[in-house]
Amino acid sequence: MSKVSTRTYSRYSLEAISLLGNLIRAARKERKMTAQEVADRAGISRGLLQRIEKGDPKCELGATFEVATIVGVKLFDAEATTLTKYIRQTEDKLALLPKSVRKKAKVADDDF
Amino acid sequence: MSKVSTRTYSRYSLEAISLLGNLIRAARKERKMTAQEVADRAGISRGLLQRIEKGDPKCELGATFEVATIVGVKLFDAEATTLTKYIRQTEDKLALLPKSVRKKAKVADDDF
DNA sequence: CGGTTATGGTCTATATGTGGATCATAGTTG
DNA sequence: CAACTATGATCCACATATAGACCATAACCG
Repeated sequence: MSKVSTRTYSRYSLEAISLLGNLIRAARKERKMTAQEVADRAGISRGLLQRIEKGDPKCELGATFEVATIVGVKLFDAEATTLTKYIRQTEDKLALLPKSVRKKAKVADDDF
Repeated sequence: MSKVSTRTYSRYSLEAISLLGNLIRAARKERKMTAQEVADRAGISRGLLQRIEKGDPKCELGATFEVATIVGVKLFDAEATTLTKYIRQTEDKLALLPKSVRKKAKVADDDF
């Protein structure tokens, strides 16, 4: 019955998303772009842009990053080229780690 | 009919998302957590976590940030409290900007 | 090597995010 | 003050992301 969709988010996540939304809105206005204009460029609806700027967690990741890019909010404080470099590094790092994580035993070892 | 859903993403956005996914996977393995474990904590399915780590743009923003938080990937290199401060600052900044963006005329003034 | 587990992929029903239209209001400019 | 426009919010139909089960294989460990 309904499932009520109780997906929870940590405080940090919600604040990070909220901050991202605020940054986007601020950047958009600094660049004097209307919501409609940004939405068009991003290929999304104005309504969705509103939710993104508002900090709604239930938005598409791609749409959000796309909007951020359009208004000039750099996610990792890095240029695209730098990003590529980071990706390489991370991939290398991954190569060093074991391919799959192995659990010792079910000792219910939650770290508190 | 169909609409074919041709939503496009910029190269930068895709790379940023991809990087985020890689960072998450690297962090998860460094912490020796299984995919199932992280998924459970985040309240999502293992399949979704796989897509997130893979860099699929069509994921929920909240789910992605939540996972990132769980494995310790900080988006803004800041604690929650600091984030709150940033949010305040951004809001103040927004207060200074005009409430709505006004377009002079349709002169097609794209900044090149 | 043999047993065990993590991971990656596929498939389907269902929950839900999204687009688009609409209305109301605030904000801006002349 | 009087247009005009950007924004905010709501509603609905539809496209689609997600959960969950399943299978196959890789990876780990004794």
